[in-house]
Amino acid sequence: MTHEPRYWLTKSEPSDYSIDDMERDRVEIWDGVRNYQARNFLRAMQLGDYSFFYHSNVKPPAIVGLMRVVETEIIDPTQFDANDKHYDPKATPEKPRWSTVRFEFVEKFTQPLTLDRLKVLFTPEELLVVKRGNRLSVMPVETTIAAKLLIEARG
DNA sequence: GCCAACGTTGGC
DNA sequence: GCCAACGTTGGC
Repeated sequence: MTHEPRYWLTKSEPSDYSIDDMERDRVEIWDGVRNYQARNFLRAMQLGDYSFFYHSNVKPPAIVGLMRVVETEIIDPTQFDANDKHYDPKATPEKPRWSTVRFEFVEKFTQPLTLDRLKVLFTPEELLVVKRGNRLSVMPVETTIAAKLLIEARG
């Protein structure tokens, strides 16, 4: 019945949604993902799993905090909203395409792990986010790698 | 601002 | 089903 929590990494542009927004909101649905591979990872998430919060498209890009999954298999409501940036006209309530999870804030790291630092610590095989040209916004992180990240980030 | 990487779309 | 064109992501 219990399972070892798995670890993930989710990207967000801080101008859209930052770790400080997450800390303020405490709990938030991770909506707007419109990539099938990323969606499939969101569907694989289980209660109690953790996700590293990564700031993308900013200087410097970095892992800045940690979240925990508190609700799984949520139908992303933005797919039905014609006024939303992530509206998907091919999705219907009968046949939704996009699902996601709800996260709760766990911590903001005292020492953000910049992409430069991550490249020193890990190979692209160990940590996908350091791979050049990687555009995936949700990805798995191996447990052993996650443990190292947490030690680094907590200083 | 540039552009590499790569996912998606649409003509055929 | 192929693949060129196009759009987006995101580091640099």
